[in-house]
Amino acid sequence: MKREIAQLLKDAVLKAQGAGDLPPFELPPLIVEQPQREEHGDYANNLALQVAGRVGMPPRQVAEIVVKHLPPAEFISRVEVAGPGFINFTLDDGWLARQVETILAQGPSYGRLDLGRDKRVQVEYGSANPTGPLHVGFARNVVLGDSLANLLEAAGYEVQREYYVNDTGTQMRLFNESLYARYAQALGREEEIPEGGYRGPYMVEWGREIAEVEDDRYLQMPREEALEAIGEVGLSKVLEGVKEDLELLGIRYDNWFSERSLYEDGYFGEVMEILRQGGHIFEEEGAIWFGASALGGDKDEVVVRSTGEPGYFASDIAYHYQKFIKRGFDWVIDVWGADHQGHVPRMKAMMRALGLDPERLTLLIYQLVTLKRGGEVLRLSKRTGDIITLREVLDEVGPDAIRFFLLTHAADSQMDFDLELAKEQSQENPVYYVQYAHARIASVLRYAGDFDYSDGDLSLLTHEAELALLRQMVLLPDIVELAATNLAPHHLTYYAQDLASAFHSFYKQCRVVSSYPEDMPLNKARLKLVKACQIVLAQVLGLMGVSAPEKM
RNA sequence: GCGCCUGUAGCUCAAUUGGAGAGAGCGACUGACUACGAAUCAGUAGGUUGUGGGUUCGAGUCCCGCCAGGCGCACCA
Repeated sequence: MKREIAQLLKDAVLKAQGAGDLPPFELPPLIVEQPQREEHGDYANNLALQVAGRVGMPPRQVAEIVVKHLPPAEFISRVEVAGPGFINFTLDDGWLARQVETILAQGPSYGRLDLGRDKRVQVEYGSANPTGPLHVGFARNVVLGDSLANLLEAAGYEVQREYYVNDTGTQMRLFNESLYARYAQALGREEEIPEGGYRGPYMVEWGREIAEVEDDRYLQMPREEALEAIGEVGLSKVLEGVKEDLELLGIRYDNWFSERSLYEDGYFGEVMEILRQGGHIFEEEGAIWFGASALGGDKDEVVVRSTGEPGYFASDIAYHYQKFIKRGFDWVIDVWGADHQGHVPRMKAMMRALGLDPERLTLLIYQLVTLKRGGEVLRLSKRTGDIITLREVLDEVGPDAIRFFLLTHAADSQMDFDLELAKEQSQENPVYYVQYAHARIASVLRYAGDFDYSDGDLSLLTHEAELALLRQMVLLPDIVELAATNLAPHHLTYYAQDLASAFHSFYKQCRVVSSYPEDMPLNKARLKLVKACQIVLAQVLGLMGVSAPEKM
C-alpha cells in the first residue's frame, strides 16, 4: 500500500512539473508512513516539507499543488493537506471491505512480495561450537535467523538456511580430549581433563555411555587415533541433541555445512592462492597473515599460526569464498552474537580482497542474552557446565512462548533471561493473546458448521470495529516489507498483537453468527471477514515460527 | 585507553529510518459474561526519552562532550 501511494505522489509531482505548477527538482525518496493520530488518516507523506526550501514556496502550497495533480485511486477516499504541509490519505471503506475477497483468494500467499526478485540469499544462523547442549542464549540466534529467513522468503527471495558445524580446530580438540578423559575415567583410568576443557556433567555421562557400548576399545588404540574416533562419536551426540532441540523449536535447515570440509575439499588452498596472488598474504614470525588493515580492517589478522594450524579466520575466509564464488549466492547474511562483533571489519576486508562487494555480506549482530536464575546472573559457559540449557527452558516454558519472547526485542537490545521469571510469566506471554484470537476464530467457524457464506456481501461491513480490523489486516504486506528490509523480525510481534487486539475488540462488539433470520446477510459477510482475519493471523504467526492453534 | 551496541512509564520493551500531542504488554486501579471461547473487552493513573550542548521548519531518532551498562580489542573461537 505504501508503495502504491508513493507511486501516486510521484506521478502527481511529475504532472505538476509538466504543467509548470512546480519548478523542476529532484524527487527525494518518498516516505509514506502511518500517522499516529487517527484524524491524520491512514497514511501520510512529508514530501512538501522536504522540498519547500528548494522549490521556494511554502510547504502547504506545495502540498496543495501536489494534491491537485494526484491521480484518483480506488483505495483512497480522501486526501487532505494538514499541519505544516503533510499530505494525509484515508483508505476507502468499500475498498477495505473488498480486501477480504483478496485475502481469501490469496490464502497463505497473502502478504508475499517480490522484493527479492528471485535473488539467492543464504541465511547462516545457529553455528555454535558443537561441544555440548545448547543454552538459551543460543536460542536467540536461531529464532532470529529463522524468522528472518521466513521474512526474506515472504519478500520474494530464494532463501537457503544453513548451519555451520565447527567440527575442527582448538575447541573441537579440547572437546575430544575432555570426552576421552571422561571415557577413560569411566573405565577406572586416571585421566585429567585438559586445561580449558569441557567440565559439564553431560561429558561424564557421555564418557560412561561410550565406555558401556565400546568397552576399552579406544584405550587400545594409539592416543591420537582414539581422540579422533571418540571425537566423531562425541560430535554425533552433540549434533543429535542440537537437532532435537531445533526440532522442538520448529527449526529446520536446508543444509548443514562442515568446517572440516573446507580443508578436505581444497577450498582453503584455493582461496589462499587467490589471496596470495592478490598480494594480501604475508609471512611474519612464522605465521601467515592476511593484510586486512590495507583494506579497511582495524588490524592485520593471523590466518595460519606458527604451529602450522589454520586459525578460525582461515575457515571464515575459505567458507565465504565457497559461499560466494563456488555456490554463487547473491547475498549472504550471517547471524552473529555481539561477542563476534569485532570481526566485522576483517570480514569486510576479506570481501574486498576477493573482489566482492562488501555489501553482499551482511553480519547481523544481536546483543547477548544475560542468563539469570531467580535474579542471580549466571555466567554462560559450556566449559564449566554452568548453563541453563535450551531443553530445560523448552520443557518448562514451551517453544511458542520462547520464540515470541525472543522476537519481541530488537537485535540491538540486550536481553535478560531469567528462568524462574520465564516460568512464572509464561502464562502471561502475549503470544497466547495472539494465538487465542486464532483459536477463537476457529471456534466460531466450527460453530457456524457447514453454513454456506460464500455469497456474503462485503459491502455490509461498515461497523467501526470491522473497519478497524480491516485496517490492521491490510497492513500485513507493509509489515513484511518493513521487517524484511530492515532485517528486523521484532516488528512482527507488535503487529501480531495489534491485529489480535483489533480482532478481539471487533468480536466483543459484533455478533458474527446470529440466529435471527434477518441477520443472515451480515452473518455471511462477517464470517468471510473472520475467515480472512484467521488467514492473516496464521501468516504472521507462521513468519514468527509460532504455531496457530485451532483450540487452546 | 580504543571500537561497536544500549540507556524511553514502577518493570519488560516499541516508536514507520528526521515528522504532527512518545506508544504497547505486565503490574496498579474502576467497570463488563442470560446466544458464537472472559486466555476477552471498555476505561483510569503513570514521562523533562541518562545528561549538557549543537544541527533545522521539526530531534527519542543525526553530530560533539560527559555519566552508566553490555560486548570486543590473542598466533582462542
